[in-house]
Amino acid sequence: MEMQTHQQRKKRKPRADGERTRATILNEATSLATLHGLGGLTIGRLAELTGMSKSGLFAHFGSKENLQLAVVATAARCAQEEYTGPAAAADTPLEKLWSIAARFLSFVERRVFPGGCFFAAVTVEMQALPDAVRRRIERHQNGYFRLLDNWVREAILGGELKTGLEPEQIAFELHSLIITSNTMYKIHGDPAVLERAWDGVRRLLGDPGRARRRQAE
Amino acid sequence: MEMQTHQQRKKRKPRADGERTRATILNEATSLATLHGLGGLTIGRLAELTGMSKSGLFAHFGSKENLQLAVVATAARCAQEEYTGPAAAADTPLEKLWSIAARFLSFVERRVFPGGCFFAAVTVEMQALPDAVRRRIERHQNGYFRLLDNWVREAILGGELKTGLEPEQIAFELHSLIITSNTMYKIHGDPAVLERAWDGVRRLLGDPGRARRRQAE
DNA sequence: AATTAGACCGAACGGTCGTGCTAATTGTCA
DNA sequence: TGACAATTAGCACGACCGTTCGGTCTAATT
Repeated sequence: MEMQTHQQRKKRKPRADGERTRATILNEATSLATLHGLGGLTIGRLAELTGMSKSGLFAHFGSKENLQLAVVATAARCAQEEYTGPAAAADTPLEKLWSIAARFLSFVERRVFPGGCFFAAVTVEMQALPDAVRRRIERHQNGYFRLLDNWVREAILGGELKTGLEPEQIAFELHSLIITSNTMYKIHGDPAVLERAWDGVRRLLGDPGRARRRQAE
Repeated sequence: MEMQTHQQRKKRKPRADGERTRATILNEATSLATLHGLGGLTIGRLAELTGMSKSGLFAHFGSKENLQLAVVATAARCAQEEYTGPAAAADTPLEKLWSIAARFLSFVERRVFPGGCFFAAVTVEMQALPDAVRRRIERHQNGYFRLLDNWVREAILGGELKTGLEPEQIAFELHSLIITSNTMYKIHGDPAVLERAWDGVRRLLGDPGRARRRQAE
């Protein structure tokens, strides 16, 4: 069977304007979900927010569950572009860890989403979501934690990180610092909590003493 | 003006069965809110869950906002009984810190609420809640953080805690460890994350080496 | 240039939301 | 024991939920 250039055979290419509005819908939807959760993300609100009719917006996804899945995919791609991807491009495992912490805190500080990290916002209501959506979120979270665990393990094996702690312990504490910073910055907006997380990360990864946040990739 | 036995003057004393059902409603409601959030806490679901009619249940509170406020108060009282209260009764500031960490982790492990810590569950959607409810939650959170800060400060001043870190930094990291443990235990139920938090707390407060979790008050 | 399918809207559906109004039941106290 | 209010249910409301349908417009394909 021959390969198609993209994906069709019976299906037409979607129109340019459609893809554009679909993208803006998903951006708006992801932002909204960081404030209200995926359950509180409602089609009516979303339609009003984007200036569309409910039915017109609905046609892009076919069901609320599909919309939620698309939103999760959007957030996952954003996470990839914002921190996991760039961090993975760093030279050494330890530098990857420094990078993901720095990138994530920057991501929070720049308020890419008004409610901060999307996955932190929906993790709390996961048990109440449709199975497919919950599994999709779990898959992303597992990938993220595996990433952290592996980088810490490699950093230790490579002699970059000297500590008596288990790799999972360091990964857990690194995550706890930056995710708590995200939550606290979201609710009382004080940039000091970002420095608190950064200080903690410095102590955790072994402070080189002079490391500044912004230059860690 | 003379003191009344409880609270009336114009208002009659509530009946015994009424107070009983009101209490069970609030317990059920608080549990539900830890899974669905305060926004996803719906009167219909709650009525079905308690076997009452919507209107009968509704009469206890008069409005959804009042119900939410009552739920927050219930959760706050529970937190007081479960960890902040007992911890405050410990002898020294450092023991208070050990105690609140131990009590909180136990509170999570025993699944007092199915969705773990109530305030962690609603913090994420705070921006979307009615003003009065949001302020009530903020008030509780501020009190909790002030408690932590003060105990750390006193422990340092008293020479119990020797470290170069600022008190707020230690409070922040202590909180981040136990609250992240709560979240992760909630979603993939592995008791190992409770040990991760405990290990972190041990390192943070200066491990006496032999401290077991359960005996820390 | 004609065809076709995607994009989008307005109206309407059954269902559930929060919330009143009324009436029956029942615990409590004079 | 009787009076009365707290308790609870029944019913109805307007609003919004996710969803369907019929229709118009327009970009892409031929």
